[in-house]
Amino acid sequence: MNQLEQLLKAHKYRRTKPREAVFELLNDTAAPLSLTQIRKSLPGLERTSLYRTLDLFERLDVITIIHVGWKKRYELADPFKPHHHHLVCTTCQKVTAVHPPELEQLIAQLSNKHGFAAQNHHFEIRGVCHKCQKVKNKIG
Amino acid sequence: MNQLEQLLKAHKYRRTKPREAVFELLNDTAAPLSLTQIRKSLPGLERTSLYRTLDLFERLDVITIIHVGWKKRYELADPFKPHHHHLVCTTCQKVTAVHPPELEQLIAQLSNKHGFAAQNHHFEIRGVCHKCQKVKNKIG
DNA sequence: ATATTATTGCAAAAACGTTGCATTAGTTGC
DNA sequence: GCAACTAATGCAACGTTTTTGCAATAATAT
Repeated sequence: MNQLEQLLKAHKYRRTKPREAVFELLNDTAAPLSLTQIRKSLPGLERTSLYRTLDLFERLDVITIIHVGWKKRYELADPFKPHHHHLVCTTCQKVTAVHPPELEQLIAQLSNKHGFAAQNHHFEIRGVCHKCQKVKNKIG
Repeated sequence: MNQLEQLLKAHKYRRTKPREAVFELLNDTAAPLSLTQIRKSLPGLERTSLYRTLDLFERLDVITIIHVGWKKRYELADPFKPHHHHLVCTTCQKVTAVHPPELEQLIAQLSNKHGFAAQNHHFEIRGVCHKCQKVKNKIG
């Protein structure tokens, strides 16, 4: 019994093909996927089903929504993938995960200062990765 | 010659009414606006024009897009409004701007470590604001 | 002023996301 | 393993959002 199955059972939801498919896809993919990308990867899957699955996954905290290139993308959440943030290369679109402890400190600090009860957060840096900088130099 | 006019001229774009109107609206408004909100404030403006204007503004880095309650909102970007980040209340949808210097340090640090040339970044904390916490307590 | 051409406004189409309902397929208990 | 139960799916239809093509318009340069 895998992680997803456990979670579904615990909440009295059924283990179905769409749910397995979406979960496995996200699990097999390092980078967060957009809705369109998911749909391309799972052509058999009904539009409606995908929406409902993502909706359920969001409610169950199976996935988190992040914004790459200011667009929505989906990836597995905390218990399934360790909490992290992203460096997104604007040239090759590669996504590098980072997890700086300083950030968590900063969030605690800000929350405290503003009397804000933080629930979740997004942090992302966009720029040019090491590799693409080199390529650019060779060409230029 | 205002800021927008300068920028448009520099890129050989024309200064037009829709562009002026959208820019001024965003400039006059403290909080980030959704597309619907913009459309309500500018009833004369064609839907298509608005999309094209926002698209251009995004490409020119005149605006940035943030997500409130998983919906897109638009606000003026860095050179036009001072750089900042957001605390978004998931209860009342209020957006509070913050600008912690520690974050910039952290970005410099991460960029250095990963050989990453940072272009821009996005940071946002979602949670319950001070006010809404109080209200909740009164009700509960 | 006139010529040039980017930009707009409009119409139409495509894409997106939601809802209701009949059918299908997981699950439970025998 | 089968039958009964019912959640979940797939489909169709819908309203909304976003995109596209093109003729008319308006901003710029000469």
